[in-house]
Amino acid sequence: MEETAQSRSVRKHQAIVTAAIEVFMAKGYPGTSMDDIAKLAAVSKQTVYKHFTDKEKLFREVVLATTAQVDAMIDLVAHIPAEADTLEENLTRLAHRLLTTLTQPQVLQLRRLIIANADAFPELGATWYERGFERVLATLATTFQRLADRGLLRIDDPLLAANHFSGLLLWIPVNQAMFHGGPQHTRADIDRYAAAGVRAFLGAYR
Amino acid sequence: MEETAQSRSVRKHQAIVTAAIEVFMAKGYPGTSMDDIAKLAAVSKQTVYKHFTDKEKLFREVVLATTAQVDAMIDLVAHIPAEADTLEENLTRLAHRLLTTLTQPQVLQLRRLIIANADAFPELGATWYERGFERVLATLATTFQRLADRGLLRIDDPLLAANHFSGLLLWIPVNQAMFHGGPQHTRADIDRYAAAGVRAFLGAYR
DNA sequence: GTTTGAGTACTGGACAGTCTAGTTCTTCAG
DNA sequence: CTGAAGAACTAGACTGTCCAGTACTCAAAC
Repeated sequence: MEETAQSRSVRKHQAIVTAAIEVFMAKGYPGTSMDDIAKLAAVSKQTVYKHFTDKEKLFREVVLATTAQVDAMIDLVAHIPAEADTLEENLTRLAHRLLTTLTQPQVLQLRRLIIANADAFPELGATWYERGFERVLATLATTFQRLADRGLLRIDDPLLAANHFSGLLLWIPVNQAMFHGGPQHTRADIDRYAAAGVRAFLGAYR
Repeated sequence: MEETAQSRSVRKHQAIVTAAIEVFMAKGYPGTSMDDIAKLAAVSKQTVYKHFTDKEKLFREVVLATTAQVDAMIDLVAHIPAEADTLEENLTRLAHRLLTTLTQPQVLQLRRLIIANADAFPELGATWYERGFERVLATLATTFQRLADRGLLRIDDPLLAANHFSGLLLWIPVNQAMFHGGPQHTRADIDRYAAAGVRAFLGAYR
């Protein structure tokens, strides 16, 4: 019939992974039962255990798999068309993209999931921080370095500047989201955060 | 014997609260059993249930009780001896206090505990955010407003400025702490964060 | 002597992980 | 293309453990 490029086993594996992320994000690690995952994946519990030796391994694998999505975000902050007169506009656009991406409910939920279990899975938190967080910051830093080279910004420590940039933008909305279940930021909120953050950043670094 | 100003009942109550915070912070809400708490409080489980109808109620009460400690931090940011020539120095001192307080392991652990259970206890996260977070920011905002009135800072929106100030200072270390089990910030780190954050802030708001 | 709590056993439910018996998919030889 | 061997999968029962919450008995405090 259709071109099922993947074997049954691979398909099931995928189904389990997809279901597992969803349930873990919705109910947390302790709140999730293997039966839940099997049910949502439309797979028998036995199959889950065939693919993943136990719940911990499943969790680790599933969470680490999400770091792959960070690549997309890196592209987001890697390039910025930097003409002098439109610097503020360009930075605002960049800020907007960053904010929109990072305030998506999925992203926030994932963040909560990792933080909540950072005690039980320390290496998971550390790895995700490196592979997700620091990689984006490093890329943002090189972008700023490039702007500094052209004389558009005055920057000693580009990584610090990247940290300040994201701190100015994200501290408010991310904190709010961490503590509230999910208060939905409106587009207008994001506009304000982006504009205000960029204005402060330019005040400090131009 | 001694002047037990408090009845036995009150003492037990206190013992339970103290023990509960400790265990909850160490092992998280689901990881904590009522037996653990009773044992640490040197109290029978029955007594725990006499004072708190169930585990959820105990958790709520114990977490909300911690907001009282925020009062101390508010004093920290309420006053700043603002002479023009030492503004940077004073702000740096303020930043230092803020950083030192908020990067204490207990504070971070409490933060994690609340975030981790914000789904299960939404009103708890919201309340803690208001009573803890926003109150400090509001106080910081009025402090900045006062500085602006004296012409020492140029500020449209004092609350936004307070948010930016804390974002510049705390984004890096708090994030790091949230993801890593507890990486201990050295005094030198804190010095750097404070100095760099204040420099950026003054660039933006003076 | 009555209230309060300690100690401890118990109930009932949830859940990780295993086991079994039967079913479907895949593959590869003929 | 056919069909048998074997792998992967299903369904559901089962074990052992953990834990919230209750019940009951006995000692201490007031």
